[in-house]
Amino acid sequence: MLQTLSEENYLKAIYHIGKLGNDKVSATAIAEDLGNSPASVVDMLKRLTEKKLIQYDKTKGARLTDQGHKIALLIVRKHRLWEVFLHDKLGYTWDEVHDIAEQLEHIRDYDLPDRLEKFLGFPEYDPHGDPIPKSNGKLPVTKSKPLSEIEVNRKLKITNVSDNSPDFLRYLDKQHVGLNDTITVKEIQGFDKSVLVELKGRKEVYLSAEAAKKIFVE
Amino acid sequence: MLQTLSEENYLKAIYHIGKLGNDKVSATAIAEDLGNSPASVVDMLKRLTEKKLIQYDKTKGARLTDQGHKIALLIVRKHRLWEVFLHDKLGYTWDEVHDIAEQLEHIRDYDLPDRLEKFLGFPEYDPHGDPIPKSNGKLPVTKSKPLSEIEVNRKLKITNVSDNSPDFLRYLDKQHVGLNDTITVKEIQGFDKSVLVELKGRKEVYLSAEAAKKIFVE
DNA sequence: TTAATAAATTAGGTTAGCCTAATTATTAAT
DNA sequence: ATTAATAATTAGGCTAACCTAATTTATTAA
Ligand SMILES: [Mn+2]
Ligand SMILES: [Mn+2]
Ligand SMILES: [Mn+2]
Ligand SMILES: [Mn+2]
Repeated sequence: MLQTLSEENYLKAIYHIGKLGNDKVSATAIAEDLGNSPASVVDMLKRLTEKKLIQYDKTKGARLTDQGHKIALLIVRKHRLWEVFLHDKLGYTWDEVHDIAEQLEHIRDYDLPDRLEKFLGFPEYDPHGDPIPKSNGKLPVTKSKPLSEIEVNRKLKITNVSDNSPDFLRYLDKQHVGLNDTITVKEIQGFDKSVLVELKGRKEVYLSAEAAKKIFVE
Repeated sequence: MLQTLSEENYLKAIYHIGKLGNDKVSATAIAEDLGNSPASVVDMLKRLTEKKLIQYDKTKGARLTDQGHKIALLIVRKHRLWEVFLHDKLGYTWDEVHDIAEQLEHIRDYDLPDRLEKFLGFPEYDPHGDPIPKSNGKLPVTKSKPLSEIEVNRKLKITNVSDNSPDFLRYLDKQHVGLNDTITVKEIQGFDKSVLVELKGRKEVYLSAEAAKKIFVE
C-alpha cells in the first residue's frame, strides 16, 4: 500500500497542524495549509480514511492512525535530514532549504533515510532548529516557548523558528537574529505587543508581535 | 513552461533511444522503453510537440528540439550526479543506484546540479561508466565499443555498461567483471557468439553474447 | 503488385487530484 | 431560541496520464 505524493503531503499537514496544539485538525485548516480548496480536502480525507491512514469525524476533525502517524513522521524525518544535507554539505542558506526538501522528502528507498543520517553524522536538529525524528520514531522533546510569551529581562537562547518561509528567514537574517543566538527581552510594547530584544552584547532591535510568535527560545 | 515528471521521462527516453544509433525514434520504441502503451505515447508526443519540445513525424519518428534536448540533457546530468552521490557518499552499490536516481533526477532547483557536482569533486563518469554532461551541455565523447565486436587476444579496459538493471549488474559482480578491469578476449564461440574472456591475470569466464553487447571496452 | 505484417492512430474509458458554486450542518452571537 | 456566521459537504466539471480494442497507414515479403 504505497502512498501517492499528494497523500504524503496531506498526512504531513495533518501531523503538523496537530502539533500546533490545535484541539482539532479541521478540513479548513488542512485546506489552508496546503493551499487547496475545502472540497478537495474532503475528497482526500475520504481516500485516507478508506486506506486507514486517518480517522475523520466532521466535528472532531482528522486524526492519524498509527500507520498514518508512522508515515507522516518518516516524511518529516526525510524532510529534515535533506535540509541538513542541503545546508551542511551543499552550502544552501536556511531560507533556501525548505522548498527543495519539500521535493526530496518524497524520495522512496528503504535504506536512504538511515544512510543519509549516518552520512550527516546523526544530526539532532535541522537548520531551523527543528528536531529530527529518529529511525525508531522517537522525537527529542523540546520545551522551548515562543518569544512572545517571555517576560522582560530573561536571558534566553533561540532554539528554533516555526516559520520556514524565505521571507521570514531573510527578515531574521537582516535583523541579525540567528539560531542559537543569546537574546534578552528588554521591553514589550503595550500598544502592539512588539518586543525590543538585545542581541548578544550590544545591538537592540524591535521584533513585531507576529515575528515573536514564530521565534522559540529556551 | 515547466515540465511534468512524465514529460521529463519521455524526453529522456527519446534522448536515450536516439543515442543508441537508431535511425529513428519511433513511438513503439518509446512505448517499449517506458513500459507504456503506444496509444499513450501518441498522446504524449502530441503534448510535447504542442510545447515545442520535440518534432514528430509518423514516419521519421521523434526528434528533440534544442529546448527539448537541453532539458533531456539536464535530466541525464542530474541522474548521473545523483548516482555518484549515492555510490560515493552513501555507499550504495552500482546495482542499487539507478532506481533511486530515477526519482532524484526530477528534483527541481536551479542551483542544485552545480552544487552537487562541486560537492562530488566534478566527477566525469557515473558508477556505470557513463559520462556526466557538463553544466554547459558538453558531454565527453567516448569511443568505446561493445565487447561483442572485439577481436580475439586484444587487451582492453571495461569503460562502461549499457544496461543498469540490478539483475545484469549483479550478474557481472558474480562473474567478477567490474568497471575499469582489464580484460582479454580469448575465444569467441561460433555457435552462440559467447565470449571467453580472461580477467586480470588468471581467471577466465564465459560471457553470453547478450552480456557482451552490453559491456563496453576501450 | 499484392498480401501479410508491423506501426501508428483513433475512439472511448478510467482514476487521481484538483476546481467552483450551491447546499446543508454546525457553532457562535444576539 | 433565533439569527448570523462559519464549516463541511455535495454536485458537477476539468486535466494529465494512463488503458484496451478497433481501425488505419506504412513497411516488408512473396
Ligand atoms: Mn522545512
Ligand atoms: Mn526545517
Ligand atoms: Mn542510471
Ligand atoms: Mn548510470
